[in-house]
Amino acid sequence: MKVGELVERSGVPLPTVKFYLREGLLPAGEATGRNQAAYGEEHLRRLRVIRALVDVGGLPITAVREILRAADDPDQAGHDVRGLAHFNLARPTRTDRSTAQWRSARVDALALVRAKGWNVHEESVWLDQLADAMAALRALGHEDILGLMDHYVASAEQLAGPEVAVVMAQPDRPSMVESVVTGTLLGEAMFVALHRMAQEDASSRFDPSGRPPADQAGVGAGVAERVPTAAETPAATKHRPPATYQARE
Amino acid sequence: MKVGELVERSGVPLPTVKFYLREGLLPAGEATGRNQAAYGEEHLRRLRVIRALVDVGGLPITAVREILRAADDPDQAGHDVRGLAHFNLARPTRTDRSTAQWRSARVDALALVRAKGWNVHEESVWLDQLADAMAALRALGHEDILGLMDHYVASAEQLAGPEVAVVMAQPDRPSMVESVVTGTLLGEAMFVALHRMAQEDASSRFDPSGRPPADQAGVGAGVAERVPTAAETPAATKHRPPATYQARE
DNA sequence: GATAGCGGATAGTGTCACTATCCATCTGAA
DNA sequence: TTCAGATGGATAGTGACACTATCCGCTATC
Repeated sequence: MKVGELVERSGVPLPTVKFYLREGLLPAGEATGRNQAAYGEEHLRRLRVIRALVDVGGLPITAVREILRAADDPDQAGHDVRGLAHFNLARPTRTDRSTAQWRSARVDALALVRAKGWNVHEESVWLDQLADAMAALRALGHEDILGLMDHYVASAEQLAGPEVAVVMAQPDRPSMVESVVTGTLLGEAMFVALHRMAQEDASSRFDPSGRPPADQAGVGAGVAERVPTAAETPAATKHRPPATYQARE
Repeated sequence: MKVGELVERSGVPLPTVKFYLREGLLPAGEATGRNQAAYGEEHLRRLRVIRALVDVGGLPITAVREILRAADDPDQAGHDVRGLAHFNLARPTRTDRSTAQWRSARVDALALVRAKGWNVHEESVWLDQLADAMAALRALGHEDILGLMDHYVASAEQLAGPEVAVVMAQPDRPSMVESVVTGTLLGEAMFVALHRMAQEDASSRFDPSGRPPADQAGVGAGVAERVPTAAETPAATKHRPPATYQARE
């Protein structure tokens, strides 16, 4: 396959393919002459992986390079597959982590996962990112959302098991690395989309007469006592505007 | 409060504060002279909201401006609070949505939420983003992850109820808008961090000899087998309290 | 043997979120 | 009263990022 076909089948423009080759994201094709090279199906696949990670997952090019490097090296001893791939999924820090509030949140984050008994390294970047969010919520006085922490933990735990099972079912190490990354990133992308739609749905079902239904009131305390679902709410009005909340006074 | 104090208390550098003022993210202070203005606590809070949305949530400035505009306008008739705020949380499209594969994924995404009976607009950007992820997974042959869809749906549904309850408990409309955004964005940031730690934990518990331990298998098979959908599961089992998942060992 | 495609190299583009200066004016402590 | 330092307003510059555009000399192919 020559580059033109690669371009056509992948939908990635030629200058971009060249860019990926330059940046080492895409391995060079097999040289068949001074000016010609042949690409295989693996190049096409690699190109799709890159686009998925960049376009859907929002990863920076440098992170993609690191991840693909790891995936390419089948016997890179002494590293946890997941840790290696995962590390590169972290977003660069933009928050100020030197404040007392942040450190306090970080301590709480660690205590939280320790209480859950999770096997997580004390220095994990995810603990930092969890602390980022917790500190921000506290600074804004949104402890009410922190009160939902158990829900988030439960959901995260619920998803992780099956996901890891899928990854572990991969036949070889490169496939596992790719599976970790695509699974984590694209799985989360799906989750985020679903989550926001679920919110819109739950929002639209909220009783517009002014007060939340009794079962809703209890939600904050227990775990989501009950949100009536579409199946139970026949002919739910589509996208009802929350008239109740439009008028402030 | 003068700008110097605002800078000191918020930790945001002066040029950045000026930038936010220029961009209309931060309302001007009350003029007390030709060259002086006074800022209040609400400016400090606004600054914190901006930093949370930009730094932790990763939103572009333009989206923040739109959101804050909506939050500022207490009687903006005819708009769904959530829809309005939500819309601006969407990431700009980078994927090619003109392919047959994408359209097919988009159809499936719509069918999925329709089957759930969710009240979601047919044109929702979240359906598009869901289709992005689904199409990418399919193109990569990762149908195995799509097989976990029910888990993602269940988790999304589980979280949405309590979250909406928190939002609806806000006293006024601006607070609700802010709560929607910070709750969605920062809540998801927490979830992502927890999710990845949960994966590392589940990964570390995976029996290296090849098969998952018994309790892990239960998670992988039992839950994976079937996530009871909201519609078919009686209230009792739905939204099972997190207690179930806390004691792992 | 023309012409389209190829690889390799270099330079340019557009966006984004700041960041840096300059200037004239004003404040507040000495 | 004086004057260093802060302030508001305006304009321009920066650095990261992910491409995108050209140019060149060579080559495959019709």
